[in-house]
Amino acid sequence: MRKRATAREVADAAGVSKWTVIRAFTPGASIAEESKRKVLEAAAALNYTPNLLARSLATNSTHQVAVFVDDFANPQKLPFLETLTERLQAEGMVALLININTHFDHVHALLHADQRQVDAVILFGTAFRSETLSDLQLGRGTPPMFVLARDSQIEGVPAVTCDAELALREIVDHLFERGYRRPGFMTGATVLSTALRRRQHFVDFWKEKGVDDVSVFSAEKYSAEAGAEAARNYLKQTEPADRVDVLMCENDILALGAMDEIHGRFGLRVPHDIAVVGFDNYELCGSSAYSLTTYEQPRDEMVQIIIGMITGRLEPETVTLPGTLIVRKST
Amino acid sequence: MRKRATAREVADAAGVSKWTVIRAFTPGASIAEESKRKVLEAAAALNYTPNLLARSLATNSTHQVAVFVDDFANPQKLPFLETLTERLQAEGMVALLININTHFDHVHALLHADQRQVDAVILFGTAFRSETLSDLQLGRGTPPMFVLARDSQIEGVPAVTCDAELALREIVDHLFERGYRRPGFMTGATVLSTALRRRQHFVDFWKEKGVDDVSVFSAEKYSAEAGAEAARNYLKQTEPADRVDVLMCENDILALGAMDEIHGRFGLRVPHDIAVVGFDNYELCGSSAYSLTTYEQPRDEMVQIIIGMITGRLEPETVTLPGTLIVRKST
DNA sequence: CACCCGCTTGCACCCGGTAGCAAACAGAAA
DNA sequence: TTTCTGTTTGCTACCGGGTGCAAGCGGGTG
Repeated sequence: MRKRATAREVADAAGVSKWTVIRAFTPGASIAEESKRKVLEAAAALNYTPNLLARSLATNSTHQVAVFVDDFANPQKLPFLETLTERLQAEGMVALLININTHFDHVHALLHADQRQVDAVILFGTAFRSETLSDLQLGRGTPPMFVLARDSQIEGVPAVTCDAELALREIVDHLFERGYRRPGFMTGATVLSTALRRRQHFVDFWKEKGVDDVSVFSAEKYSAEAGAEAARNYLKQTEPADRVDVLMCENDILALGAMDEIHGRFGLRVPHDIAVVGFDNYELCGSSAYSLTTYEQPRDEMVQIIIGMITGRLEPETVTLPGTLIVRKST
Repeated sequence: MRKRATAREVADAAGVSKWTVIRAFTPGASIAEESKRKVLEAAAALNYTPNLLARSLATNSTHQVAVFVDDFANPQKLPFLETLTERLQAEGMVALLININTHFDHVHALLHADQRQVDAVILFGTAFRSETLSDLQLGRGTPPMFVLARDSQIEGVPAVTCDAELALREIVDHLFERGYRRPGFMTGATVLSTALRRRQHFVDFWKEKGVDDVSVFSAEKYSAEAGAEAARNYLKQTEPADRVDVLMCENDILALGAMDEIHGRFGLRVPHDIAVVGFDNYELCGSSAYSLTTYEQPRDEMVQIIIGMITGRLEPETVTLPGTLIVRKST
């Protein structure tokens, strides 16, 4: 197994010093046309490319960005990851996909990312407590952190999110206009629900409309199955007369699970008996099987902005962007 | 912004040499209990952890594995990525998620991964031509490559897949037993369809049963929308009497799109008018809205094995594993 | 022809670790 | 006390490049 060629070897082959080789691979470096040509020829012959590891060590910049994800049940993560990796790669960076779970928590992950000298950390939809941060004295020297698609709970850590207040206002306005008056809200894991703020805005806006009673209940986690289970429990425990006439779910995947239970198992009609609203506009929401009313986040723009902040083109600051209400047959 | 502490600084603080510091962080190294304690104390005070970048440069092993993905439309990628990242992290490695697309093709990606000195490359569901490989003279010195969830088209590059032959045999047996006699098959992008071998086996096994005529048509890409479109075109162009009585789709996401068209738009009954079969057992297949018959790949085992081969515990060789037929109401 | 200036090139040193050798040290055996 | 052996420690060399300085080189100018 032949090893990679080094600048030193190319230098010998081209009859120059290794520094000249390095200059040939450094855009804007001071080097004569003639030597550059010689070097590039020798490099091509030896199949040489600079070792990014060594470069990173010397320049103190790896062009690697750690992306923390703790919820793989939401299929909406995938198009986000697609956009994110594509835009990062367009900037000459790559994503380190880090799975946050019980065996590998935020603290481990942050330590690890730090040891790998990543240029930035993106908390993609994951919540992280500032207390934990200060406990570790990681405040300084830590790679810059950014929160994507969730509110930041940490002072000084900017977040790029969809404007939850605006989104929920549009949704509640729409539901009110459609005549619904007995709203319900299904959250995912309780701990995180505050981070999304969606529930609070939902409740508040209904109150503005004079509707004080919003049924709130929670699914075990963010998955279709959990959404179905939560809906089942609710329907079992609640008399038909007492039931909500519209159920908003914290995200699409919960909503799809809930719809499935409402319509498929309980035989209720959506939206006649119970209307359903989701959040994210996952691809299958548009299918005729579901036709779920939902709210689309401005994915491309969010990613664009967070990458702008990472590369330094944009000032790091919390940004909230307006999304789009997608009205379908479920309301 | 304080920089990370180095071994040198810890050494000064502890009153030893930097090599002693390093030994304190090297399991099994020869170091006195007393000095180890002193070093660890000083390290804790300075918040020191070894720089993995520098270590990688010296040891020639980064503990990073590049994962190539070129199809983010299939939600089934997500649980695979979850398992993959979790298992990699349990082994002290991390995944570099690399998006293969028209702007960043396999050649770029491989070059990039090579420059980053990754320990291995996993082609996760992506096809790569061996000609391209040899064109680049990357044969030697390239990081070891493995194909996950697709057949390997490259000599010497092992693949870990679900046994397509067995899977299709079980599926065709099941369909035959249920009485279907006019099968159809929907592929995704034509170029790749051979890589999955599913279509060929499907056709072959029907031939064994005496059914020579299998309608084959293709979706533009692997997405629900493309599946719906392909189904729509087929249904438009085919007289009801000539239509297939069962449609197998190359994967679930195509099947869900197709079902949606068949049932939702055309008002045909599944499975009475046309039965549908998918492949992967994506979470929503089990929903009562779809209840799609499909085939589940042994995800955990596949990931376990590919990681075994990467870490060297297992001999690198192509492995095909049996999956599980999941019969639901769509057949 | 001397001088000055700008482009090129080589060099020492640095990034933060690792590997392997050799010296220093300690305790046990002679 | 000396010798031997095993542990502990420091050192040189190295992984593959990057940085800033200074010397080399060439041509234009006075």
